[in-house]
Amino acid sequence: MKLSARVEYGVRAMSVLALHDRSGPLSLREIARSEQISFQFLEQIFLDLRRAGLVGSVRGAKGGYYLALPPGEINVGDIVRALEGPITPVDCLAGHQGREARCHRSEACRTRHVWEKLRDRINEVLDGVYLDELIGPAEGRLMVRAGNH
Amino acid sequence: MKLSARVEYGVRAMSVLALHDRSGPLSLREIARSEQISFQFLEQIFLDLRRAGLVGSVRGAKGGYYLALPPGEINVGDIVRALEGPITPVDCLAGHQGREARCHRSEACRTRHVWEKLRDRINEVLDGVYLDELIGPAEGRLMVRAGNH
DNA sequence: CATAATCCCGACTAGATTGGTCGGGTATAG
DNA sequence: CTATACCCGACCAATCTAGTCGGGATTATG
Repeated sequence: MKLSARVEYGVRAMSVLALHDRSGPLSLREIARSEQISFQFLEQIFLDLRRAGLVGSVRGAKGGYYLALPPGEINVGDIVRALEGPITPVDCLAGHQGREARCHRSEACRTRHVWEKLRDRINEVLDGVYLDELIGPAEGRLMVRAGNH
Repeated sequence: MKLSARVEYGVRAMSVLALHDRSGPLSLREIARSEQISFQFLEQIFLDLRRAGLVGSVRGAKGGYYLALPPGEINVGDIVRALEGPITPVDCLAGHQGREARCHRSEACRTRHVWEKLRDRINEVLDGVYLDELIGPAEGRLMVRAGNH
């Protein structure tokens, strides 16, 4: 029940990008330095973030990355899914939306409900926190956007 | 963001134990067969479940395992923690209750709230489902015990 | 144009983790 | 005494993780 370092770094880096939103692209080398993350590892991470459409890039000198959407429109769930694929606590649930993957045993389905519920709550939390809430206002507490509790 | 096979097997096996509660110990070989789990792997899992006090064991012929508590007093969170240790989505949070582990960067703490919230929701879901809800009544839907939403 | 900065990307790797297996204990019912 | 069961440390192959490496393509600047 752990998130990878990829995700942790990804979210941190994205929050830096959010802080400097609308001030031109930020180079990975800068982000890596300020967040104490391996530059080359961060490169890999941003390739995935770009492919997922969460960031845009400018190549060449003075280039870098920028948020593809306003900070208020990117949430942590988006980042996690871009870096780790669909969020699902057990593979049994991974079947493509509706078709049960390979849950042959009726036995297994006794426990299926728990994992489904768990998956849904995890997604709710992650999808409920947006980059703009992450960065400010300073010392600000996290607000739940969708008011789901 | 995955649970291990250990946990999946553990919860399934425990639900079998709950089904046959108060009818003497059940041997691992039977459970392994009925749940299609490697017997020797299941042995390892049950050593941990016993050490955590969730099951008791009877050695020798006609021996086996039984629930150490009524099915209504063992929840999925107990099982997960017995088999995987404390539930925490990022290591940054793993510090022993109150002392922050090694969250030196003030940076990292921008994201800390999210992980804390996530950890808490995961624990809520897992701690909210008890073995007796898992096994019955047949086709019964999961009820939330603590009514937290 | 030359150069440096920067993104892009496939291949590689050391170490940890996972999901087991193996071999041999010890206890107990019959 | 023997079969059945739990107990337990050691081992193992495959996979995953967190990087590293080397080079290529693109662009601002001098």
